[in-house]
Amino acid sequence: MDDEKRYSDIKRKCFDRVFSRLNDRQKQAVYAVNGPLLVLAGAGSGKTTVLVDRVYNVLNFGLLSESDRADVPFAAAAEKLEAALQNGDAAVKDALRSLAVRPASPDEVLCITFTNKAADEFKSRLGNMLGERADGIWAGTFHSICVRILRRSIHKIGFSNSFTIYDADDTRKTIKQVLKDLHIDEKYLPDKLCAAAVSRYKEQQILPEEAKLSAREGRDEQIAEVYAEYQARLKAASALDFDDLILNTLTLFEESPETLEYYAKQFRYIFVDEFQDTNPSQNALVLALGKVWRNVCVVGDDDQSIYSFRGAVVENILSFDTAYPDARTVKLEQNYRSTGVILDAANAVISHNKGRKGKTLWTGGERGGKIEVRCLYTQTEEADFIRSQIEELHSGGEKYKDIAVLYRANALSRPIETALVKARIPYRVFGGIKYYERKEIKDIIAYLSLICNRADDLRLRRVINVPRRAIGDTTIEKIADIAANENTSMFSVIATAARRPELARSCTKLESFYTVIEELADFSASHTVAETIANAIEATGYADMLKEEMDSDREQNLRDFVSAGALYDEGAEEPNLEGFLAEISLVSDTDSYDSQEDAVSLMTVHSAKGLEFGSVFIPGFEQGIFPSQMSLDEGGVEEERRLAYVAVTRAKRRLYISYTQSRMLYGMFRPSSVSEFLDEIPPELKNFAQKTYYRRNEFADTPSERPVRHHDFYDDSHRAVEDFVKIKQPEPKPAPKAVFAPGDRVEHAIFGKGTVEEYEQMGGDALVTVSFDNGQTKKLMLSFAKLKKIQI
DNA sequence: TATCGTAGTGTTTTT
DNA sequence: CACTACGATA
Repeated sequence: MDDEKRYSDIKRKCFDRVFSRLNDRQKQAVYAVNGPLLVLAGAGSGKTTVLVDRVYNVLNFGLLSESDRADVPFAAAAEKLEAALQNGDAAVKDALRSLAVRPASPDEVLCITFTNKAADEFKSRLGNMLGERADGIWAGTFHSICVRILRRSIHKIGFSNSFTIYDADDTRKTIKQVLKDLHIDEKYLPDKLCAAAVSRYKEQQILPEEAKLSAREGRDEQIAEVYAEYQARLKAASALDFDDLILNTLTLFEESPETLEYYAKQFRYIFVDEFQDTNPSQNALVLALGKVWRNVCVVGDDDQSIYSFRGAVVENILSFDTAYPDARTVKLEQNYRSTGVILDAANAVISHNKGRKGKTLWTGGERGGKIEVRCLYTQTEEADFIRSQIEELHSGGEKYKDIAVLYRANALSRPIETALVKARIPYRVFGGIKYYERKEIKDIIAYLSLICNRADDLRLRRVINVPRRAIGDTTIEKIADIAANENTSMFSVIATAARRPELARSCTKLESFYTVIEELADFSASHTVAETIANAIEATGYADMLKEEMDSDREQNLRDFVSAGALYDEGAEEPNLEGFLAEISLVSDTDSYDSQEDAVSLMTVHSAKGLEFGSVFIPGFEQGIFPSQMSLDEGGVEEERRLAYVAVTRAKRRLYISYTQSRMLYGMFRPSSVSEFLDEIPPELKNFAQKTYYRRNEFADTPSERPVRHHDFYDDSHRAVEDFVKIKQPEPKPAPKAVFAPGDRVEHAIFGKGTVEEYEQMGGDALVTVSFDNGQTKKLMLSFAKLKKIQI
């Protein structure tokens, strides 16, 4: 008995040594490896560190955290550890490892994060501690994990394993079609509302039949009908929308218990981050996967639940101990991010919410300066205020990349962009139009999806006549009718067009489309993803079409798309076209957030979740904006308050809140009033100045000085880029990561070695033309292509 | 069948 | 204001 006690004490010491960077609460969470655990982690409480360390613990020390599991006699084990303690950290780790009963192997660990970026970051932090072993763990979003499972097994419930993923736009279009075919007036039942309702059902794991049964009022019945028909069409096309990825995984588990068994056995340890933003279906998935081992650790903060509009429910957190009565709870309340003033403000605001689990952040750090509050006349002045403060911060030594402007809605970014462009401050906007949502990219994606899945009528419709093949609406509808009658896909109708008298007139055109697709498919079977994309752009005639239209921006976009494919080929374990398509359909805005790039970040508060910045600006702190009008009308102010809480707690040192007296909305000026949330911050924390002491920018708005958005592979229209460059001329942009001159020898990860032919500045980026030794000449965006200079 | 023009419509937030 | 969708015309 004494030996056991001695061993357990010394083991504790060893653990404390290994995890010395943690505070007591954090240690609790890291050590409690077995059984269900709920971590209530406040903003900035170091929960990612806890998560990483916990996984590290599981992979190295295994069940050792249970004192009665050691294989070795207690006395011997204790001695071993004691000796190790004398010999430094590495020795302690080795000793603990040698005593581990059965540490988890990487593929037994499942980590579900909110974004793919978070998953990557998580893996790389783990990689620093574990090396390559970290690559083996399952880390990703709910959606990407489900895709991984479904790609392997969805055939068991009647879908093709090469299913297509529909994005919000595809979904909307399909719903529209359904409404039309069911003769439901869009005025009576708007497609948007319908799509939202369907999504709501799926988030709650309600299938069409059940929706029909529960429908009370007439409109609900029709929605249920649309839902059923929509699902039928998805199935016919072997397509899944975002919600289906979760829902069909659940269905798969229900209909094929052995599949669930397989995964539930595999995942000995499950971690879910941002648990407050999960919906009931996702919760069900976690519980299902955790049923064998019950080592489920969820991390969340009820105060940061900001996605209920997407079906997320805080109840998942609150009912975690109902699902697991033996669950332990650890609260992390010590904040390592923000100053005392900022935390006090955040606590003050959130305390106005009812029904919280109750949690108060505190810090041992410094108090910090007061929150700067400003009231401006117009949004232009507000933008100017932000601009002037950023300049001041920057000359005071703050890096641009440590500054963020966080707004309630994307529309608020415009005036700020304009001001920053004028002042030549580098910035980056997240959100708005995504790269993969651009027309030309979506068109090529449509061709690629058809290669994998011919049954996808929606994508077929998109490109059957792009570029022009003289196949018009009448022909397309004729094909659709035949397909509907014969219960088959439009593509198979086209394949047999020659035998159909009603299609005789367009037969040759259809045949040529058919051949295009089949040849693309043949090509893809024996080539890389990048080559397949390049081939698709050429062989479909898309490249010629753009050349004819002299649309060089789109041409460049497509070239970058090829590069994206090349990057995927290089990075993926088993690169294939389906994998590539799945990956790009699940990317989020902040996935492209690059903390290296020295630029001010502009994004919505939602996108800023999980990020932190030295200085934060929150413009538009007005009734009707933040909180939003919608929330005021429908009693959703508490969620807005949580959103405000999230916004405030992004700031480490400095916080600026501003509002205007008159704001442009719908192209009209409307008087505005200050947000009710501002009053909830105690006056002694605020430094309020009504008058504007900075100098107004002398130049008024001129149409040519439109803001330019920087996207990963893309600069807006050609014209805008020129304007941007012109404005920037006198004082060149943030230093590019590398500068090349014609004649330089460079190396590219995929294309190999080559010589720089041309180097052209484009905004904050540059276009480099390289003639590679393998004979190819490529135009590459500097920020995207990882070019290395080689010495001669 | 394709293109151009206009009228109507709509703004939270997003995997 | 900005975007989309649809209809009229060539």
